[in-house]
Amino acid sequence: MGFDALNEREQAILKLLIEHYVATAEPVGSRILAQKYTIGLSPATIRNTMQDLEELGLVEQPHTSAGRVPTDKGYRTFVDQLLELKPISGQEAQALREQINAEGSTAVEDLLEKTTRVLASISQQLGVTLAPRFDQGILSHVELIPVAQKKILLILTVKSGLARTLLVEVDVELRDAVLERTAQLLNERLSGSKIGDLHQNLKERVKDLTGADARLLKMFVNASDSLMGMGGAGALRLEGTTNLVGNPEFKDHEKLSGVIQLLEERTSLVELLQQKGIGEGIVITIGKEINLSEAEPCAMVTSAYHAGRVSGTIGIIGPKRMNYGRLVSLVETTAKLLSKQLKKMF
Amino acid sequence: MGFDALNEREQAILKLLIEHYVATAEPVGSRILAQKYTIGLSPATIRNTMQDLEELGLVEQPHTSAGRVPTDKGYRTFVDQLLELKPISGQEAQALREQINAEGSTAVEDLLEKTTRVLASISQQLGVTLAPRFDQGILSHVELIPVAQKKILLILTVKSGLARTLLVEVDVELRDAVLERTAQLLNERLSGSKIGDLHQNLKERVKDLTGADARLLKMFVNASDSLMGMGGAGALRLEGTTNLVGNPEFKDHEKLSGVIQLLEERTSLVELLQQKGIGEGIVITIGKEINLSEAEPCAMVTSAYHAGRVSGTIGIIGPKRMNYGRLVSLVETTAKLLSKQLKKMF
DNA sequence: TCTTAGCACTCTCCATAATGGAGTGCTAAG
DNA sequence: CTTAGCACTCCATTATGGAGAGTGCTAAGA
Repeated sequence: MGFDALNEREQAILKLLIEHYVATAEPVGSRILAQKYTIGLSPATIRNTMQDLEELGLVEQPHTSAGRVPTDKGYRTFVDQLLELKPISGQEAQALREQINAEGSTAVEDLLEKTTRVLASISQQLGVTLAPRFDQGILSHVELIPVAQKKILLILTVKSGLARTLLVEVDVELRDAVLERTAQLLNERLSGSKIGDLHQNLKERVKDLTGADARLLKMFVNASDSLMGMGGAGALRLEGTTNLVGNPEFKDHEKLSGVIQLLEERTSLVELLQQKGIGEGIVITIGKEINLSEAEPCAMVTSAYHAGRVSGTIGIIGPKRMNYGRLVSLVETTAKLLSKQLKKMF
Repeated sequence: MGFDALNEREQAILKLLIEHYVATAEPVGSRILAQKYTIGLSPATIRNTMQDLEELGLVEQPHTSAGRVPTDKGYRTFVDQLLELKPISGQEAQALREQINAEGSTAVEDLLEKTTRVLASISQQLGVTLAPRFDQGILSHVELIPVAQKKILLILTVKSGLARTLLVEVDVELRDAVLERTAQLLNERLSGSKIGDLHQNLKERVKDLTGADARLLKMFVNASDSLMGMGGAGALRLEGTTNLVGNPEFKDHEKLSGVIQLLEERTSLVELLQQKGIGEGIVITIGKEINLSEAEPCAMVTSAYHAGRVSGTIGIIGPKRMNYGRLVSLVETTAKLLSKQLKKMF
C-alpha cells in the first residue's frame, strides 16, 4: 500500500484526530488539536495536513465548516498502522479471571454466558460469543439411552469432550438390547467422522445398516438436525444491548432500529461471526467492511477461541467510534483465558 | 366500583376514543368522533362528555388545545368493562396451529421457541414465553448415567414428563454399580417431592444417606442449582423486539432505551411473568400497574399455560396503545393450543 | 333539561428569517 | 515551509408570525 503511505506528521494528526473523536464524538477542528495536544504546530498547518488526509479519503467533513471525522478507511489505517494496545487494568483482568476461571461452571453454556456478560460489562459495548462449532468436531461416539418408556436420550460426543444431548420420543417401546445393538452399529459406522459431514449425508450413510432397528434409525436421522445443526439461537449469545443504546451515533432512530433488527435476526450475525472466527488472532471489522447494511455504523473486534479441536468466536460490537486499543487487548485476553479454561475442562 | 360507574354515553365515547387512539396514535378530538362514527351527537355534546371523562381521570389532554388521550385508568376501564373480543382470523389460527401442533418438535424448548415467534409475528408486538416452572413439579425419578469416563449424565424427570438433563464431570472414575446404587437411594429418598422444596433443602435431605457414594452425592447437590433452578436466561424467550422499535410511543429515546434495558436484564421480567402466570385465564397489565418504571409506556397481555402439573406463562408486550380485543383472543388461543400440545407430548 | 351553534381563546406546529459561532480555505508575509 | 489574517460557508439556535386544531363557555333552540 505504498501509494498512500503517510508521512510522520500525517500519521500523528490522524492518530490524534481519531483519539479525540473517539473520546468526544464531535467533529474535531484544527484549533482543538493545536491547543489540546502540545504538537508544536499552528492550526493553519494542521489544516493543511487535514486537507491532505481528506484527499486520501481518511477523514471527511460532515459539512463545509465543521471539523473532520474519520472515515472507514481512516479507522482502517489507524488500526493497521497506528494502534497502540492499551492493556486492560488490573481490576478488569481480575474480573475476567474470576468469571472465566471459576471452578463452579461445569457446562460450556455457563462459561460462555459468563464470558459474554463480562465482555459486555468491561467493554461497555455489546458482548458476543458464538459457541464452539460443533460441526467441526470429530464424532467420538453416539449413545442411545432409555430414559422412560418411549423416551430415549441421544448423546453425541465429539473428540474434544464436547457433547450434545437430546431427549426424543418414539412411538413404540423398544427393548434395551435393540437400543444397544443399534447404538453399536451407529458407532461402528459413524465415529471418527466430522460432524459437519455427517450432518450433510447422514441418511445415505446409515440407510444400509442391517441389523439396526429401522424405526430407531429414522428417529436418529430426524433428530440429527437439532443435534448436529449449530442451533443458531443457542449458539449465539449477546449481552449489553443497552450499552449501544446510549451512544450518540444511535440517536438517529433508523440506525438504532437497524442494529436491533440485526441482533434479533441472529442468523446473519452467526454467519458473520463464524467467518471471522476462522483464522487466528484478533480481527477488526469496520463499518461497510461488515457486509450488512444495518451494521454500517458499527465495528467489531473478534477473535477465535478453541475447545480442543473445535473453535468458536467471541468479540464485541460497538460504534466505529470505539476505543480499539483497549478493546483489542480485552478481546485478546478473554479469548486466551477462555481457551485455557476449556482445555482444562476437557 | 359503583362510584365511578359510567353512563351509556360515557361508555360509548370512551370506547370509541380508545379505539380511535389505538388506531391512529393521535390525540382524538370531539369532531373526529362526531364525524367518523355515526354517533348522533354533535361535537359540543361530545366535548361535554369528554370533560366528564377527564374529571373521572379516564382521559387527559397532552396540552390545552389537543384532543384527548386515554390514561392508564381509562385503559383499565376499557378492558374491564368495554372490551369486545375480536377472534383472530382464520389464517392466523392456521399459522398458530401449524407452529404449535407440528409433529416434528420433540423438545419443549423447540415448541416454546416456535410459540414465541408466532406470537410475535401475529401480534406485531413483543412475544414472550416463560418455560414451565419446573420447580412446581413433583420429582418422578433421578437417573445417573455413565457417559464416558468421569462424565455422568444427570436426568431429573417430573411427573408430567418434563425432564432436565445435565452433563457433569467427576474427579474419579466410578463404577456403574456405585452409580446405580446411589441413584436408587436418591430415588427412594427424593421422588414424590416438589422440585422447588428439594431445591431449598436438598443438602439436608441427603446428608445422612448411608450407602451412597459421598463424592457423587456432593456432585449431585452442587449440580442441583442448575438442574432445579429455573435458569432465568433459559426460561425466558423474547421475540419481536423490532416490532416495538417502530411504535410512535418509542420515538422518545429515553423510553425505548428503558424498555430495552428491561428486556435485557431479564430477571425482573421473569419474576413479573411468573407472578402473572399464577392464576387462570388472561391477565392484562397496563402501564404503572406493571411495577417497573421502565415499563410505564407498556402493557402486557399474559396467560398461564400448563404442562401436566406445572405451568408457565406466555404473553405479548407492547405499548399501552394496543389492540386489546385482538391480542386477548390471540394469547388465549395460543395458551390453549400450547397446553393441549404439551398434554399430547407427555 | 338537554343539546347544539357560535365564538373567543389557547396551544402546537411549521416555515421563515436573523444572529452568532465554529471552522475552513486561501493568500500573503515571515 | 509555516503561520497570521481574513473572507466565506454552513450549522445551530432563537425569535417571529401565521395556520390549524381543539377546547371551554355562553346563549339560543328543542
